[in-house]
Amino acid sequence: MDSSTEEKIYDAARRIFILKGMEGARMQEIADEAGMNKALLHYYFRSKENLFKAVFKDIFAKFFSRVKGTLNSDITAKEKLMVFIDNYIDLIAANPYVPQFIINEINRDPKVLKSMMLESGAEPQMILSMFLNEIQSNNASKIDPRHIVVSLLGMLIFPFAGRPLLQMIYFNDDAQAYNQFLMERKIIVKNMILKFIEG
Amino acid sequence: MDSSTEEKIYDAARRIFILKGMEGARMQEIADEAGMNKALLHYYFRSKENLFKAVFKDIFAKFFSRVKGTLNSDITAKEKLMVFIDNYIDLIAANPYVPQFIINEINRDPKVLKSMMLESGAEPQMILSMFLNEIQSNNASKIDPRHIVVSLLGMLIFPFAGRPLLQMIYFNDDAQAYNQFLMERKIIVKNMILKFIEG
DNA sequence: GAATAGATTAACTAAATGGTTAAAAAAAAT
DNA sequence: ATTTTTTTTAACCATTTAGTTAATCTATTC
Repeated sequence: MDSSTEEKIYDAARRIFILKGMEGARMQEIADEAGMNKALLHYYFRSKENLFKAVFKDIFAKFFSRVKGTLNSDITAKEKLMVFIDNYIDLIAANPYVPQFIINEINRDPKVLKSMMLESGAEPQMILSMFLNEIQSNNASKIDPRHIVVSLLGMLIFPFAGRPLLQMIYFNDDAQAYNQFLMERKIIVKNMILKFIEG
Repeated sequence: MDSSTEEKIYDAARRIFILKGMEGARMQEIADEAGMNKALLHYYFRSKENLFKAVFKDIFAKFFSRVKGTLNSDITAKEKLMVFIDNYIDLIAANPYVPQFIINEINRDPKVLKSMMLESGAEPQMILSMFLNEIQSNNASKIDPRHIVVSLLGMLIFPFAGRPLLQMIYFNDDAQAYNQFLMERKIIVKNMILKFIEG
């Protein structure tokens, strides 16, 4: 790999921070992961806090604005929601530690979240609930879309965050079987949400 | 409070560990919280690891075997499930940081989980899925009960774990409104699960 | 090709942290 | 009352950790 030193540091920090969190990560470990002297991390990023913020901002933005991508197509709102569920499970499967990492760091220091919301403009978060509102528009018994969003995200994220627990209890610690289970969830979650929205 | 020194340490450790996790917690902080000298923690519990295990074991057992309580009554399986949902939301509301704490610690060191499962006997975890199996028994299109368990737990836990995020985005940081939202979820989650089980 | 600026390293510092110890204080036993 | 045991404390120790520094190495400029 011929990426620049700064990129190497950034990538190494990303891996370590996601795995161990801001407090659990060690600057020396990041330096080792990047294959260089620890002083270089400070040379390029000045402090651990700085390095962490740079990494966290990107990770958060990527995971949070994922909805946008599915928006720009000619399918119906309901179909868009189905595509979103498929894509989001794939996204988490490719980054299984990220959602828990985000939740932990926001709980640890909610101030970071505030500044990020302001920077990115406060709208993108509302997209999903607007979606659901549109789908429900012809329905008589409208449910607060926030309940649906929270239920949906819970159903998507929990099987990844609780994996060690669930895999041991319900799958006899068979990782292969659990992976299959995770992919099955695409259909399950879509069914559940549809049934609930359409009454 | 006239509880013994050992109890004071235990209670203080419980509070701090839940809030900061095993690695984030400081022995000095626990000593301060308990109002005594740090050396006493070692006098009574020998090491941080020991103290943590004592605390974690109890917390885990309490949260995990909560199902048993709702079992011993004369209502139908479906009704029992509804009672479970109500009780579990109340339990988490009274201990909002606990589920995330458990998930984090199990991810950090899955070995602890294994030893605990063996100690407590491996059955209690299966109860909930047996429940669901019974409810579905008269239904044509049976769904793997594990999918329902995971969906249910995700819907119950996520609104608490993701609170800072969700409250800010969807509730304009109004804690009061979010508390109401959490209690509304009792009805919402029950409805969702019922609709899904009954087809 | 010497001078200059930027990149990299090894060695160091100061603060924090889990754990220890020896002595003092309190309680129990004689 | 005095000894003995248990509980509690202040001071200390060894290790870890984020961050610094001065020196070296490397590339660029003149």
